[in-house]
Amino acid sequence: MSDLLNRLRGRGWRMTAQRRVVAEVLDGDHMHLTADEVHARAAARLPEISRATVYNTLGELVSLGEVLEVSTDRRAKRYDPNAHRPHQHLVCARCGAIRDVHPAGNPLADLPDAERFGFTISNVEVTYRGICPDCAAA
Amino acid sequence: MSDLLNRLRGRGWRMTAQRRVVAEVLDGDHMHLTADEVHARAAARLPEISRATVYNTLGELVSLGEVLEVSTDRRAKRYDPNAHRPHQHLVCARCGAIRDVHPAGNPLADLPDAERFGFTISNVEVTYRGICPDCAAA
DNA sequence: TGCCCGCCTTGGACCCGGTCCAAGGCGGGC
DNA sequence: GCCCGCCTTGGACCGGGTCCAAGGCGGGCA
Repeated sequence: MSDLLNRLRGRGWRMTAQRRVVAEVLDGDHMHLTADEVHARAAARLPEISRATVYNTLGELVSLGEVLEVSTDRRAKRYDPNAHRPHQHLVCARCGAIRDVHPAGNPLADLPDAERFGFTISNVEVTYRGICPDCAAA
Repeated sequence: MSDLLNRLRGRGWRMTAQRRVVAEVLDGDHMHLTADEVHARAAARLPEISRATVYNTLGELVSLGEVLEVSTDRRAKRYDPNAHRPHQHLVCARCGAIRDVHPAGNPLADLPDAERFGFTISNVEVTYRGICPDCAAA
């Protein structure tokens, strides 16, 4: 039993085959899957699982803080199971590959008070865009 | 005649009533409008302008570098006429208000070589999220 | 000034990711 | 082992955006 499933159970999550499969798909080493990709992988193990359930479950995992929603493009949202170590994203502009990165310093510190306009800032997202080595070679 | 229209003409843009109106809407002090909002404002001056033309024109302005596409949420793209001074965005998580901000330093410099994975990085987008003073007061 | 080429505009169909809903299923506390 | 109420299902629906074929019109040229 994985840590993730234990944590969820500990939070009073009613365990069902569908939820287990979705959580296990994310808990694997697959990074930044779309909802449809999660659905496809889940369906490989539990063929009758519905799209709606995958969406519901992903939404719950996000609001429980176990998974992050990432929108690096305007296409499908992606789900990032690496929710427990703060990080940013590096995206290939050509093939869409995504890597987690860990910039030095705190980007919040770079925003002067005069540029905060009285906002209470709680979060900073940084997306680095460029060309990955594979696309550069091709 | 605005600078923007002059620049566009100088680049060989065929001038039409529709394009002029879209460019003028963006060139006003209205910031970060959605395509539909641009369409609404344009239609106030040129009632028969179509949605497709607004989308086409916005896309051209973006690829000419005169306007930036901003995706701070997963709803509609927004169009930012402030394309000539580099900046980032501060977004209210509650009401969606967007402000341009100018962080100190260069966020690219914060990404160590070891975290670049061989990518050729060309661009960094930073989105600060928080609560604006109006929403905090309410 | 007037013609004509070819770029521009139009409305409507279509696409895609995502959300919503009512009905039935089933987890798990007792 | 029962039963309550949460969970799942499939299909309709939504909203932003894109595509397309047909007709309009800008503007270079004579």
